[in-house]
Amino acid sequence: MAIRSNPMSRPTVTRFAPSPTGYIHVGNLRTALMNYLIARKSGGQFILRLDDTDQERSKQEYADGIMEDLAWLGLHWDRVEKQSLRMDRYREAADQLRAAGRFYECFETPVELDLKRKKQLNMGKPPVYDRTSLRLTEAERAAMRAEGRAGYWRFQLDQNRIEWPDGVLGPISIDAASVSDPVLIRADGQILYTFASSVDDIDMGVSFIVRGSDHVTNTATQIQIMQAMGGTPPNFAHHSLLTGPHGEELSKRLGVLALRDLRARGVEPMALLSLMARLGSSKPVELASSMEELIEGFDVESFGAAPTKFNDEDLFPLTRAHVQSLPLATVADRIAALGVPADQAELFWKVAKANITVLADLEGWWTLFRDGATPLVDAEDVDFVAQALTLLPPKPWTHDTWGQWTETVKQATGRKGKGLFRPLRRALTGLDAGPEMADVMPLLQVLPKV
RNA sequence: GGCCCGUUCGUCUAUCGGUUAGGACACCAGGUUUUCAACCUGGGAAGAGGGGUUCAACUCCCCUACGGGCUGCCA
Repeated sequence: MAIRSNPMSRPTVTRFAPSPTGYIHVGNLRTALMNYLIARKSGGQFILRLDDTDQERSKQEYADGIMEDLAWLGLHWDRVEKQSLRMDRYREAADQLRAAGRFYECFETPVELDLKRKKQLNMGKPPVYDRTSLRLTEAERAAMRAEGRAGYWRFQLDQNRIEWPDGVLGPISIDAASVSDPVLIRADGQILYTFASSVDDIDMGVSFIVRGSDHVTNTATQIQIMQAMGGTPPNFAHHSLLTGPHGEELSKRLGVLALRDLRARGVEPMALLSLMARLGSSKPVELASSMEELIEGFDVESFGAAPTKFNDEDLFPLTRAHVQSLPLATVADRIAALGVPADQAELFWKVAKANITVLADLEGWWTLFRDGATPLVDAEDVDFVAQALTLLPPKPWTHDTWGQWTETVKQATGRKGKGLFRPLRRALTGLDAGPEMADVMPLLQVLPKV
């Protein structure tokens, strides 16, 4: 099995298959983005598949939320599939596996299975299902059913080594004997993920699956399921899982790492995409200017297998860089909404963009210009600042006002350089660092409240 | 307990037996800007530990430690 991920090969069909049981977070996003980029790079298809076989936990609200988040990021799918609409197909596939003798009915209750596992562990044995039910005779099965026991169905694994060339992990080989025969249909009839996913990937022509390394063992069993159905397993790549900045489990922080929360914090899509498309790979993380650039520069095989530390703080330098690159037209509405006069919008954007991280920071700058700053004046500068303000010419202030004024103040006080500029900057803006003062002057609507 | 994967500067990583162990981000220091930011230049900074194999090991093998994942009638 060769990896068909390069642009010279045939179009690749990928899929992102979230369960609508929650919103997308950075971990999911990595999976979604990789699949998206691979499909686009090969001129193939990107399928959004809602794995909603769990009727209890799946909610439309989450399905909508997932689509909203993907759309926000510009990860457009070519088609949507819902597993809940394909139940007939799964039953059909189940019949096929039964006919092929790869499916067997089991009758242990969850409690019994749990007990069995504990026993095995106590005896130092791996907790692998012992296939007791496989050895049941037809009469015994009938007796179980007569007892009122509801059967559930397992897939009988071929107990040889399952191998595949993983796009990230390299050659993988797992002994099927070390894995329990997977349960594919529950006693209540619910089709389980492992099965539905295998059927779909074959039916939908998925040719490359990228997902988290938490699925490695699933892949082994799903390869056999797909083969048992007469399908050809796709290529696989299992990316490492994200951890927190200190290597701790990310799940503890997922509360603040949902896409919608990051959006609320002002993170820009391109910043998020740029980080996720490169973090953990050997390629440098750099702000991309377009999706095309991300597609062009993407390579799954450049990702390492080691767990990847993710720090959400890293999103903000990228967001700042992206925001600063935006043309006025893109933010004009937002600026107008703040109440910035149209004739000052251009200058305001020029001044503000170099001094913000997220667009929401714009408001603070306009408030400062409109209402005046709370000045910062050191004790030894009080007289100096007071004197300087008396020398400030009356409005209107222009770009040249700053130069003329500071020159006048310099003449009058003898101060120069840092000693001259810093106190005035602090008095007028209340800040140590900030925009070019010559540009600030025309924007200042009032003097500071000295 | 079993299975799979991993461990190189603070972070993401390059190196596919011979390198002054390279880059990116971050950091620090100079320079430049009459102020801030930006920018330019420079700098500090790494092979988990122990055994092998070899003329030579970050690289190959084994062991240990540590990290992650799986081991569900979840996905």
